[in-house]
Amino acid sequence: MTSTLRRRPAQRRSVERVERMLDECALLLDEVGYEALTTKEVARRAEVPIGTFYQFFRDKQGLVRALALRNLEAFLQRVTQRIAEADLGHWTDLVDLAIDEFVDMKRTTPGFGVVDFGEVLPTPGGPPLEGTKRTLDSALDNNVIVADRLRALTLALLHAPAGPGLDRALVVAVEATDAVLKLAFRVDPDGDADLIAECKQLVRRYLADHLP
Amino acid sequence: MTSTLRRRPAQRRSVERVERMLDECALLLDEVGYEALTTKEVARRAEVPIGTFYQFFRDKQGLVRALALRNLEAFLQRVTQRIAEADLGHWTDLVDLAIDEFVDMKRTTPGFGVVDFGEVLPTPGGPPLEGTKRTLDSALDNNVIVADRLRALTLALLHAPAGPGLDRALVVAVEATDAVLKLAFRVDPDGDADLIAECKQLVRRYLADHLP
DNA sequence: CCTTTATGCGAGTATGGCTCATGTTAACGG
DNA sequence: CCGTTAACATGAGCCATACTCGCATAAAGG
Repeated sequence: MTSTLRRRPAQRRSVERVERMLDECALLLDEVGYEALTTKEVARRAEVPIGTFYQFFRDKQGLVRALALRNLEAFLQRVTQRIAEADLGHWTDLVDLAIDEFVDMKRTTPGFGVVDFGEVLPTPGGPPLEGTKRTLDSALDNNVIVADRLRALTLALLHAPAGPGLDRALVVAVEATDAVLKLAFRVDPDGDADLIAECKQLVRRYLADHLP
Repeated sequence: MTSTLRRRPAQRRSVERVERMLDECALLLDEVGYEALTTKEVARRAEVPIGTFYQFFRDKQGLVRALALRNLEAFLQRVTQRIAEADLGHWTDLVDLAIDEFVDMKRTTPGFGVVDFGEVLPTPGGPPLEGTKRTLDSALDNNVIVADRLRALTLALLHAPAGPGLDRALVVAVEATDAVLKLAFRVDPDGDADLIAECKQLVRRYLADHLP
């Protein structure tokens, strides 16, 4: 997959610049939302000339996608970390852990409330060609990546061989989780507790068909 | 709730014009996606001067929201219709029916694949004020309206009194359904059959906690 | 028929995404 | 140390798009 960046920053200063731009992008997203976000303002706040901005990011969406990717990596990082720390007995604990971590990031990570892992844009850059049929794997959807990673973690945890349905089930579970949690945060900026609980329930019930 | 329209079309011609604009908006969404959609082009195709366009729609988002609302009404219309026709015995039949109808609209209604009931835009017009806490009812989310309507239908069907948890459960179910079906159509323009089946399963398992 | 009020209209304005010609620094050879 | 060349940095400006505003036209009212 071609990197989301036009040019990968090589020197120290460039790396910091890109990081700063992503930081400011995140803050601005919280302040004004996606539509009102302007590349000029991001560049201005990050103290990077607009021309340089476009050396690294293909366009406005590219910026947001890059942020989403950073979020994704941070999330996976945290989850694997916490799994290593608190050893869990049952797969439901993993569900809880992942959801709790997601919720925590919604609360603390700037911009995460607006973009989390991406897919903010309806069909970025026009809809897929008519008749195109993707496989689940090739659907370059960040939630699929999350599902993939969680599957690996789940399997490692209870070293039971996966049924072929498990892949699909996990993608479905992640997608549903994402949606319900978004709702929980739309209703309450801190995340409606009842809805979060309900989300866990939803996933547990569903996955019980595929896991012991 | 203030109408999505700036001015409600009074005369016949105006009504037709608004309808035409929504039609063209839907077609264009399928062709180029949300970001590339321009108000000028919508106006041009609908043969309506741009000034008149803005008499009816507050802005580009207003146009899309109006379309989403029309979709919502069409959906509820169809569902109630079909419930009346084929009398169903169990609440799971209702789940199937609603999902099938949604899928059908995804396939046949122009623009429905891109916007369905709305909420396409991440926090339209900036994020909610910090500290704002909405109730579920006041969350002006179209999916909540769907949930509300479906609850009424469900109750009528099996005239069992609703537990207080049912409201929330249905909202959660609708939200999750929406997300999984969107995935199903991202993977396959005609809607991945397996994912659609999986979606039904997800909802059935979950709602089984709240319905007999 | 005139006045008043609503509606129709599109040239024009403001603004934002993005480019590209020019300036600046680094890399390297002799 | 200088000259040459390539890579990178910069921001004025281009173009497209969302949206307005003042005038034109039609309808309503008396």
